[in-house]
Amino acid sequence: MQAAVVSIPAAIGSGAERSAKLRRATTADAIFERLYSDILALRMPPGMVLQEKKIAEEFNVSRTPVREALLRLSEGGLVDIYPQSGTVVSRVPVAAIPEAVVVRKSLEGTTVERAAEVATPADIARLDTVISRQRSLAALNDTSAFHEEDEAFHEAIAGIAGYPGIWGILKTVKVQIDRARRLTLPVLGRMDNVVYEHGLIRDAIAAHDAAAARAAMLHHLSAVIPDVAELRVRYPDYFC
Amino acid sequence: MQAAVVSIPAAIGSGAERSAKLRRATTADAIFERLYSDILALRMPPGMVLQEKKIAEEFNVSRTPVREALLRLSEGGLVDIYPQSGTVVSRVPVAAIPEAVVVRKSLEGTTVERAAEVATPADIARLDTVISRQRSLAALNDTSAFHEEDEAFHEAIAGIAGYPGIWGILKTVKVQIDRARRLTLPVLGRMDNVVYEHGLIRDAIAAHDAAAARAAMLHHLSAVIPDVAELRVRYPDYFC
DNA sequence: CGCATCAAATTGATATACTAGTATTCGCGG
DNA sequence: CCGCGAATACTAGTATATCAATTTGATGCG
Repeated sequence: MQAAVVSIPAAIGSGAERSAKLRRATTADAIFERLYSDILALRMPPGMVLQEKKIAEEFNVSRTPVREALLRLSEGGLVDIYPQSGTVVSRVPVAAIPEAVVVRKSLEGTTVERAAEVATPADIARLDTVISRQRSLAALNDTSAFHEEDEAFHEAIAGIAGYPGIWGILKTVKVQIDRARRLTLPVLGRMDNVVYEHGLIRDAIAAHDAAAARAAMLHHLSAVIPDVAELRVRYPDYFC
Repeated sequence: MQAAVVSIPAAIGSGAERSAKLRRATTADAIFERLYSDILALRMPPGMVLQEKKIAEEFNVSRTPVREALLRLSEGGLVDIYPQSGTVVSRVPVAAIPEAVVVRKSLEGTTVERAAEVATPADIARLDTVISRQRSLAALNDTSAFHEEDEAFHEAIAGIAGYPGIWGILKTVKVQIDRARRLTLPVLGRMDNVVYEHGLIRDAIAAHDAAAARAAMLHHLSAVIPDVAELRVRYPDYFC
């Protein structure tokens, strides 16, 4: 294996729009997205047995792209692959949730501090847009769309801070928390609280008060920790 | 797709030794590990062209496991796959390094605080072992082994804090930084400084002084930021 | 001499076929 | 009736073959 350090003229060197050029949408990606959302939305509950063959037939594709999608999901901890045996939607690893919250607090605390330092009026406007949308959705009690906007809010903050990579990490970490939360969110008034807390974060960012922004974010993240103990008795099969 | 929430009796429910039981060494894993270490050690330099077919022949396997390994590497940003064109060892994304450092500071700062709070004498002894090994390796000028022990030190702290998952995140983040550092470490005396700084961190943890531990860690992480500007002129082909 | 176009080769993507390992089940013996 | 073991059936892992798309180099025309 010799080192052939040559250049690939056309596509390389971009770096910025990397993900755009290299890896146009492939069927494996489509299947991944589908399974991902199905698992996150609990349409495929934890413990459900998956079979490469069955899924391939359902999507009318070969096993190969299905397999690639499953491998990616297993890296994210969403499915467990038992070689030569079977694949199941992973049970929510209760033990990992506290750690996931720690990661979120650490990373989002840092991110929101930075965002508070560099936010422009336009950035604040973006946050306001998301918050007002959330307010509407909370009134309509549309939990699913509300979740999406919740993601958008946190992603926007990462964007403002200039840390897109951190958002990528957070997404993978959030997944397990979100799965647990989907079982618990129908708590009345919770969405209104979230909107209120988002407002506090927004205000701190707008005031360029990094310390206050961090405090508001940490408080917000503490509030969204799912009550795992309760969930364990309600849905014992879903956790481990 | 119906929900068949059945149990897979034998292997499941473990959760703890998950990675041990599910995913025994497969050839794809072996190839991944091999390529991973080759890229990290710069035996495969950034920009090197890879070919599934060639690699497959070299390992005497089919293209399938090679492909799986390359896909995993591309997710970690270690190779860039240009569809229908070619695969190359990724150039170190200079733009992403500052963000990677931010992530490390955030996560390792949090981790070392926690470690300082909960460390037992046995934990301190573990750190001492690693540090003394590093001291020896620095004297021998064995940069490669030194790097491994450096990883062991940071991993040990994550272990003490009880955050194994955070270490997993850090590993993926560290990769790009480490690749750049491999080109820069031969700076004389750098290893001695690292040993010294590790000592300061160890002392703060032993004293259960969380604030001091965090400060020492942040200082340490600031010091290991590779001088990207200098590297760009020395190895222009390796960065983008 | 330069640019554009076309064709051939290279490589990734997908489909299909085969292998090997695992868990369950059924039967036999205690 | 229970426990142990071998055989069977099923799954993921691997190999091979085919397809499609992009790139590149060469050729011809301006």
